[in-house]
Amino acid sequence: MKKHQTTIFDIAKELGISKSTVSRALTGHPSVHEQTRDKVLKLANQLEYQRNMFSIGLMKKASHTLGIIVPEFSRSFFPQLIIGAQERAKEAGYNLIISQSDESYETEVSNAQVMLTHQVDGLLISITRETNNFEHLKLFQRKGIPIVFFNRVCDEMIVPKVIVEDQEGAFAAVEHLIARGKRRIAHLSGPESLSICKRRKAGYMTALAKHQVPFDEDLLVHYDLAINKVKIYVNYFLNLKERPDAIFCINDPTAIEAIRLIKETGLRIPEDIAIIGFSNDFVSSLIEPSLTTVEQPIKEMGRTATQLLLDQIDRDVADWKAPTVVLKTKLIVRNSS
Amino acid sequence: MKKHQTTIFDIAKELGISKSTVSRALTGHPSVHEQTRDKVLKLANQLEYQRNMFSIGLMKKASHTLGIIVPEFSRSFFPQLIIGAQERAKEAGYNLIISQSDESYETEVSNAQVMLTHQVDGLLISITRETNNFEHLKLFQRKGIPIVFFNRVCDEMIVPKVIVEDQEGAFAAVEHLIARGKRRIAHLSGPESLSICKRRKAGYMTALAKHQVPFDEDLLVHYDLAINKVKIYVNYFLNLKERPDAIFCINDPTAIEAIRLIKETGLRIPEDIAIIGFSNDFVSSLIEPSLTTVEQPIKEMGRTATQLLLDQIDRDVADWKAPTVVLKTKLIVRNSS
DNA sequence: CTGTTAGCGCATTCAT
DNA sequence: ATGAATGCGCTAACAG
Repeated sequence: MKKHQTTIFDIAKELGISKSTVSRALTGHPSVHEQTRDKVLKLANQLEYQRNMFSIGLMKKASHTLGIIVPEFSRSFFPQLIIGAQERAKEAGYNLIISQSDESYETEVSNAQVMLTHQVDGLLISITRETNNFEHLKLFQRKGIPIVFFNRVCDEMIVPKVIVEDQEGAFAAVEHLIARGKRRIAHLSGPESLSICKRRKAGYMTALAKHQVPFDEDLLVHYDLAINKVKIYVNYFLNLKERPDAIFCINDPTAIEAIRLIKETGLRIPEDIAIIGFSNDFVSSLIEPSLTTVEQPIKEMGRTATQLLLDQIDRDVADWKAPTVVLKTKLIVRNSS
Repeated sequence: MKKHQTTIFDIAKELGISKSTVSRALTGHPSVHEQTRDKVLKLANQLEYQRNMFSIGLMKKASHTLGIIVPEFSRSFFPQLIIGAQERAKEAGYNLIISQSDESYETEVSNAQVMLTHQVDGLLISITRETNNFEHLKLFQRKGIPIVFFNRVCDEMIVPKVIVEDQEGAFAAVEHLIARGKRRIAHLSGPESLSICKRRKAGYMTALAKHQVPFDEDLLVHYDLAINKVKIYVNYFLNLKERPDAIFCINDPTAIEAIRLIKETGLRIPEDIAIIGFSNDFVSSLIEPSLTTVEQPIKEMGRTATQLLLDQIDRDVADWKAPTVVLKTKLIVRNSS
């Protein structure tokens, strides 16, 4: 049973002064007699006084809380990113409400709703693989609540975004495969709707073109990022008349699953088929063979996105151009290529 | 710039009725004319009205928000657990504020502070490896805010707890090693202060005793769970005059690191040294050799802890015995043993 | 330096 | 079925 929480009135009554004075003492207002302040602070401490966010939020119309919505939580990518976001938020005196949409559009909409109800001062979001309608996010704009996209961004909304050099990273990965003598390089991509996939695909195409490796459309496949489906596409690749000698996967989880499946068939990695992922997930260095992948600064992405959000919150006029910050990627060569 | 948020007053004014009526219509109060209700609902929808949590919280003295504090976030264990907690919370109409203390006592205290300020209706917590003082949590009790511990619990506080059959799981693991013919079984444990470590150690001891395998105190080591320190203890084990032929590790991350280190030395796993972990982390099946481990129902733990918290919130009188729920564990035998 | 007053948005009594 | 009035805890504007 929740007990009575001490209020400034309790302190005021006890000390025989007005609650305004107590409030002033507590918030560090300069014009308060030092003795009074000390007495208040001491009693507040003793009574384990706790400011009530509701009343303050009601007054100030600010919650000092940011929301973050991520599509999933089970791989290390988003949790790590959240750590970065949380760090930066905390430094700035903001709290973070986290929710994950489980790759479901419905859940994402509902989570956004929750963020709104909780009066977040701003929203960080990476959309699900199935999000095509952005009404629930445009609502934030209409309400004047700033948004920042990261990782999986929405192209049609003009808000700050944080992405990485997807195209450059993909380019480096594919060029590396070519340098290893691979010529039939497949690309197992994600949903075409995600711009992140478009950019990585562009890097793939560019690398092929630069080195005069002909593009074979049989070797380009899109899938919905449901890990259990990787099997279908790996089988498809392996059963092609001309089997690919490398697969550039859209992300590390996909690549790891591909490695697992290919190992089962007895094919050698990387001799028969090389595999490259994207992200440098924690697991990538642990599996056998260790995974060649494109590293992205995950925590940094979280920090940067949060900073962009804070920038918007501080800025009263929203008449500035929405920046898109692009972070560096780096090819990490391991044993799978 | 945050725009004016529509309030019930805006709706009332627009419709030429009183805000009480609007409030009643919105909350589904029975005694309101159907036509009025429809008009209100329609306009509210049109104006994209959003209830203001602050004012409601201020009135009802309930935030309909739960807090969860976990010691870390980078391995899959806690994120998965949080998914379970979030599911159950959502079903019950509660939101979840998540924070991670980065295995730092200081941060944990500060996070608890934040939860208090945010007026959470209840707190779920798994303590850091260095938490020995529980004043910050007892404060919740004094304020009448329910707490539930999970995974890493505090023995000295009488509140509901969710743990798994640590002792039984550890027993099964060690018994399995003995069945495999291992006799010098080491145990790399965590901080002695964590009861979870005590229980797993108890299982280890019991299994040895049951099978008349003499206990050698050289083979029992406690460490602080900082992964980079695993190296020290693995080296210690390997350099003993009589090298152990198996290591039962306190958790999967530890075991995975141990495998990595032992592979570097050229020793064979499991022939020279068998390794067993605890948790069945996502990675465990992917590494080489795949890790034998004790599975625990992670999501279920999150759900159960949340349920116990909701139980307390609903219950007005707190005069019932704090239950400790113990979930089942299961040995998963793979190639490392 | 301090007290008084008003009001943030809403649910809820008490009237009507 | 509806309106008017009250108060949740706090800060800020206005008096002293």
